[in-house]
Amino acid sequence: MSHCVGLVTGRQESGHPFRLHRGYAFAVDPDDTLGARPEPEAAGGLLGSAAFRPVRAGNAFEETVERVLQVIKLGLVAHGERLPSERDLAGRLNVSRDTLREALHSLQRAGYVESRRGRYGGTFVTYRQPAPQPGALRKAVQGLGSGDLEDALTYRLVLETGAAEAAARRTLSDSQRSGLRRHLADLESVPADRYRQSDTRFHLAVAELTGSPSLVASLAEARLRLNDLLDAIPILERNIDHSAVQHRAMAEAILAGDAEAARRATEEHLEATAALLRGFLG
Amino acid sequence: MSHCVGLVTGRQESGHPFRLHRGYAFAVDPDDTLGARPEPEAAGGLLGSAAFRPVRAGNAFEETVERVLQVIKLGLVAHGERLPSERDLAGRLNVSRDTLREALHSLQRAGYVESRRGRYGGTFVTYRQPAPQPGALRKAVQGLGSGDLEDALTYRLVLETGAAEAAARRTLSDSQRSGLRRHLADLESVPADRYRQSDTRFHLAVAELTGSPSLVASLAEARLRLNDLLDAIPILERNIDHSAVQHRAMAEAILAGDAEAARRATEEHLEATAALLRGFLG
DNA sequence: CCGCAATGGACGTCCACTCGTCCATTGATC
DNA sequence: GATCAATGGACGAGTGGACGTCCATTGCGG
Repeated sequence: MSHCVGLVTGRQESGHPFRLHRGYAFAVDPDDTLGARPEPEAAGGLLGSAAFRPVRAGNAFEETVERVLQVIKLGLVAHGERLPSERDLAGRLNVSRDTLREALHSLQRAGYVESRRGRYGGTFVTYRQPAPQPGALRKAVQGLGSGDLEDALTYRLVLETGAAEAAARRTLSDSQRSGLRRHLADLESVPADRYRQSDTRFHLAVAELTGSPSLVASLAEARLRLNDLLDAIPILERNIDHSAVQHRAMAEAILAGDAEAARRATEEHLEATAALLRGFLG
Repeated sequence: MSHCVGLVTGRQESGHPFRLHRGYAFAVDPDDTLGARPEPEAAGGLLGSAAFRPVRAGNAFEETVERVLQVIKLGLVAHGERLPSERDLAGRLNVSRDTLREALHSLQRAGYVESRRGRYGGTFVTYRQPAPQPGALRKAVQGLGSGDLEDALTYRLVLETGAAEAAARRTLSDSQRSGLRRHLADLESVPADRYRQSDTRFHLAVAELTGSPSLVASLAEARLRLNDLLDAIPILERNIDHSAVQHRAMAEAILAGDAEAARRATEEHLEATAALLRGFLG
C-alpha cells in the first residue's frame, strides 16, 4: 500500500458477537448457581471485545508509519524539527531499524519528512498542516462510525478532565509552574496555522503534570483519534478567543490547586468541540 | 532513556528553515528544565516517551500469553468456564492460531487452563485465585517502582471516576439498569474467594455503561496493572463491608443519574485501596 | 587540512510468525 | 448406532521482521 499514509482511522474493532447458540457458553461452571452470577457469558459484549481485543493492530510497518505520522500530525515534532535518529527511534518504538526505515521512506515519498545523511544529519519534518477544506469535516465525521465518534469523545473527556483534576492536586515545582505558564502564553501568541499544535502541546503538558506516563500516553492516543476531525475544523478567531479564556481558566485552576475548577474548565472547553462534531452526525 | 533538549533555532518562517547546531531534538534531560520555550523540546520528557512509546511490547507469543493470562486473573473467564475456540480467539487477538496454541499450551503447562477435544470441547480455565500470602503485598509493591505504583493509581483513579461519572450521565436502558443491580447483588453475596472477580466485573460493568469501548479497555488495563497487588491484599470482612457501602453508593448514584455523587463515591472507594498500597512504600 | 563521530543507506542471514490444509476426537442429534 | 459439526492437534511452505555488519556521507573538532 503505497498510500499507507492516508488516514488509517485507527482501530477497526471487528465486532464479533459471540455466538450463543445452545450449549455454547462461557459458563460451563459445574457449581454455577444459576442466575446468581450476573453474566454467565462473562466475556460477552463490550467486555469481551475489550478483554480479547487484538494483541497487535497490524504489521510492524503499518503501525510504525501510523505512529510517526501521528507524532507529526499532532505537531509534537513540528515543521523543520528533527526526529530522533533511526537507531534511537527504532529502539524506542521497539521495531527493527529496517522496518523503521521503510516507514520513514514511505513518509518521505508522501512528503512528510526528508532525510539528510552525515553527522548532524537526520530525518526532518517537512509537513505543514494544510488549511481545512470546506466540507472536509462532514466527510471526516461521517467516515467514522457514530459509535466511534462517541467513543472517542467520551474517552477524551474522561482523560482530559481527569488529568486536569489530578494535575491540580499535585504540588508543582517552580519549573513545572512556569512551564505551564509558558505553554499558555505560547497558545495565546501563536499564529492560527499553528494553533492546533500549541493546543495539543498545552493539553499534553497538563497531562504530564500528573506525573502519570500512562495518562499522557492515553491522552495522546485519544487526541490522535480526533485529530483528523479537529484538523478539519476551520480555526476561527472567535473560537480561539473562546478557547483562550478556557485555557487560562484551566491553567489558573491547576496552578491554584483547585481541582474542581480545573475539572469544570476542562469540561466546558471540550464540550464546545464535542457539540460541534456531534452536529455533523445527523 | 534519553531526554532531549532540542536546539533547533526557534520558529523559522522561511529561508533557512532548520539550522540545528548539535541540533539533537531529543536529548536527555532528566529534570527537563521545561524552562525553555514550549516548542523546541516538544518531544522530550514524558511527552516524548509517550509519543514514541513501543509499537509493540514484545513478540506475539508473549503478548498473547499475557493477554489470556490477564483475562483469567481478572476473572473475566472464571474457573470452569470456557475460553472462545482457538480459531475464534486467534481471530480476535489477531494472531495466528499457531501462536495462540503455543500460548495456550504454555498456560496449560502452568496449570491455568485445560483443553478438551471434540465438539463441545474447548479450553477451560482451571485457575483458582490463591489465598494471599502474608508478606506478599509488601514484596509485590516493592517489586514495582514507586513511580509505577503512583502511575497506576493515578491512571486508575482518573479512569474509574470518569467512567462512573460518564455512566451516570447516560440514560440507561432497563436491561442495563437491572444488569448493574445484578452485579451489585452478586458482589454482596459472593463468597470471599470470588470477591475480587466480582469486584472487577462490577467496575468493568460500570465502564461498559458509558458505551465507550476504549474506556473499558483502558480501565481493564489499569486494573490489570494493580491486580497482582490487589490479589496480595487479604480480603477482610471489614473491607468487604466497607466496600459494599461504596459500591452501593456508586450504583445508586449512577442509576439516579447523579454524576457528581457517582464520582465522589468512586473516588472514596478507590482511595481506601490506594492508601493501603501507598502504606507499603516506605 | 585531516580525522573522528554520528548519521542515513544497504545487505545477508536467520527465525518467528502466518497461512492453508488436513487429521483426530468428541458428544449431541437423528 | 450412525452422522455430523465443531473442536483441538499437527505440519509444511512462504514471509515479514529482526539482527549484525558494513558502507557512504557529512560537518565539527583538532
